[in-house]
Amino acid sequence: MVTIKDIALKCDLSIASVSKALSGKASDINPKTVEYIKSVAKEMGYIPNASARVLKTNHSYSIGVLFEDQTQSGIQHEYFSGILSAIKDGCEARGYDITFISHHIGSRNLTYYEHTRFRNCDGVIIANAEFTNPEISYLVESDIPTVTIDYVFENRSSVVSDNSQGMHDIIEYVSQMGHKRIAFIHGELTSVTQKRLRGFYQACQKYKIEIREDMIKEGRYHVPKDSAIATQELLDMSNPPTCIIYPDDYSLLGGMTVINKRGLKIPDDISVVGYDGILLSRLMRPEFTTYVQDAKNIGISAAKKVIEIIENPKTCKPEIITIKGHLQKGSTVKDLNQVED
Amino acid sequence: MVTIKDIALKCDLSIASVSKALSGKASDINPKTVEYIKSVAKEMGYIPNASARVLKTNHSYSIGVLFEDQTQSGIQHEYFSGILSAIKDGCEARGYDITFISHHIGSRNLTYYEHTRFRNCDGVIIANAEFTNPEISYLVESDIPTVTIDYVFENRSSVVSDNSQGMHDIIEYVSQMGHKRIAFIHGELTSVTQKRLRGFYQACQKYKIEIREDMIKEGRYHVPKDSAIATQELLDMSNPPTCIIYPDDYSLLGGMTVINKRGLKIPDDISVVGYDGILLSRLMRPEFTTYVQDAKNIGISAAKKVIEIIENPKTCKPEIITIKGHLQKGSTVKDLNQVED
DNA sequence: CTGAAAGCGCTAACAT
DNA sequence: ATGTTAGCGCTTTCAG
Repeated sequence: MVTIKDIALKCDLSIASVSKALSGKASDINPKTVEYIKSVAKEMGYIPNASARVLKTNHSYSIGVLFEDQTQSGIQHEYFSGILSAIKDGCEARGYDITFISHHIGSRNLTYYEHTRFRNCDGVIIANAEFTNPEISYLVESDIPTVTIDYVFENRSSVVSDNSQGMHDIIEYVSQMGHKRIAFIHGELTSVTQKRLRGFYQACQKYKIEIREDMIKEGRYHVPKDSAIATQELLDMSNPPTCIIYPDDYSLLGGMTVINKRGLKIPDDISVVGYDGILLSRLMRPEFTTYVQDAKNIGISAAKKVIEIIENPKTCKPEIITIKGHLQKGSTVKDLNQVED
Repeated sequence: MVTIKDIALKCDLSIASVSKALSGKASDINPKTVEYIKSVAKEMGYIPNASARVLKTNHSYSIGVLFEDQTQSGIQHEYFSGILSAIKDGCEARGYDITFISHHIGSRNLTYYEHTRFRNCDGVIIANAEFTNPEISYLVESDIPTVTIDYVFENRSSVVSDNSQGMHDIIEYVSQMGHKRIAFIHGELTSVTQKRLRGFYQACQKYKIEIREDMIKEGRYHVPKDSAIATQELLDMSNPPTCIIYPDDYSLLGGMTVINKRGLKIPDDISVVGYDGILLSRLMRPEFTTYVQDAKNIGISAAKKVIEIIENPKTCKPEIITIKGHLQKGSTVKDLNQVED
């Protein structure tokens, strides 16, 4: 391995000069010397050693990413893989690498905080985790810059998708289409779900839609089977809903199977709405009516924010960044207003 | 930050003893002393510093992962996110962290090799990259342990999905179902595609299926539009195929749209086959006939292999590990044998 | 069984 | 404009 020392030797200069020339802090050095050093370094195939640099500077240019594959919503979920991909791009563009943070390293058990420290990460993006785990709050409340995604901690920065607004827009649209009996299958009771429920209730109130508790059901996110069952129950009601809102596009697919099996047509016999706006939702016919979350923007924003905190720890204040999505109207909601004939 | 030195001070022992006690190499030290040191370390909240350790030992317990989001086949693709997720699990289980390797870090341009060296990665898994890029071959041919996925380099280890076998199994099945006019829309000409084409041709020969070059078309992987167009062309033929094989399940979806728009029914009017076996393929009705790639096993195997090379550089020989998938019969291929009525 | 000391590769005062 | 020097935190001979 070629080191700074080897270059100094070859150039007949001190390691200090070489270090300065190579690490940008060359204001001190004769520009010609700098050029010379750089050329020799290149010729010798010099590659700096991040570990040595970190040890000295306490700055690793490395961001930890917490992404625990829990239940069905891991990296495999398009929403999350979109976020991850954007985090990667956002960090790399600013000169930071990313490392996954887990709570064990082999057989040894490290907490998230310990792992982050161990690897000297400058900051952490908590993308997908069990936020109620005390380990997470410990990490977030530590002195390590953190940004959480889709979950807010007191006095800390986070990037969140506009879940409440999303539900609002869905209800608004469905209501405009003339629907009155709207069912809502929501995911397990996470904070995201709570926001969606709030959006749902508020919008129903606003648009004068009667809330029927027997039309509000729970099914785990990304478990199409759950939504299929809920759909059956809804269809079995004496006065079934005219529109069903699903926790996500995959779940909608689960409901769809049941609907089709009963010989019902979407949207003629029943309207359906998804959430997420994954690729699939645009490929299906009829195209899904769904709320498209802007995963890319969420990831980019999280990367940007955490680096902002790292680089301006004093001036950077905690902030909740809400990323807007948009309604994809698609064709799975029937317009009941026209059924006057 | 608590260091080994602080602990030594508190214990009134040397840093050497503390280091030994804490890093397992404690065979030297009095067991009671070891216990004592450990308890003090814990009490003080000691966290080792990976950078310092790496600097000294040249062993980072960190695996670089090359995952460039090219075209439509990035992390977002379920096949790749499945692999990534498994790599993560496989590495973490063995005590290694993973870091993404890119070719730039901020504005500075680093080659993959330089980046890997810079971060002191013990090895690299090349999961998704432009394999013809000389930077990749340089990395692979360097002294850094590497494992490539779905691409083979001379005298190096790799993990590959059984693409040739996959096509074989598809053709075998389709042929058994009585199909003679089989169209194949393949992806862009990568090495994976070449293997599939080989499997296709060989199986056709074996099962006495006439190969009609006008029924072999190209469409980019994961670009449903491409497959939609190819499907149109195929359906427009005077004597169209009875079965169309698509490059992947998403592309199949693209073809499906066209088929449905023409009022044709799957599988009654035309049979279709996908590839990958993503979640979606099991949720659709009719369920897709497709070849399921074992992404999980591929990722796990890659992790295992690269760590094997790292830990036994002498004894570990290059190896091509082929991971078997399996045919998901589904219901999108019609049995023509029964159409005797 | 324990400790002293050297040094991994680099940066950053502080000289010169 | 260049060099000297002191470490960052840790592991690892080698001595005691």
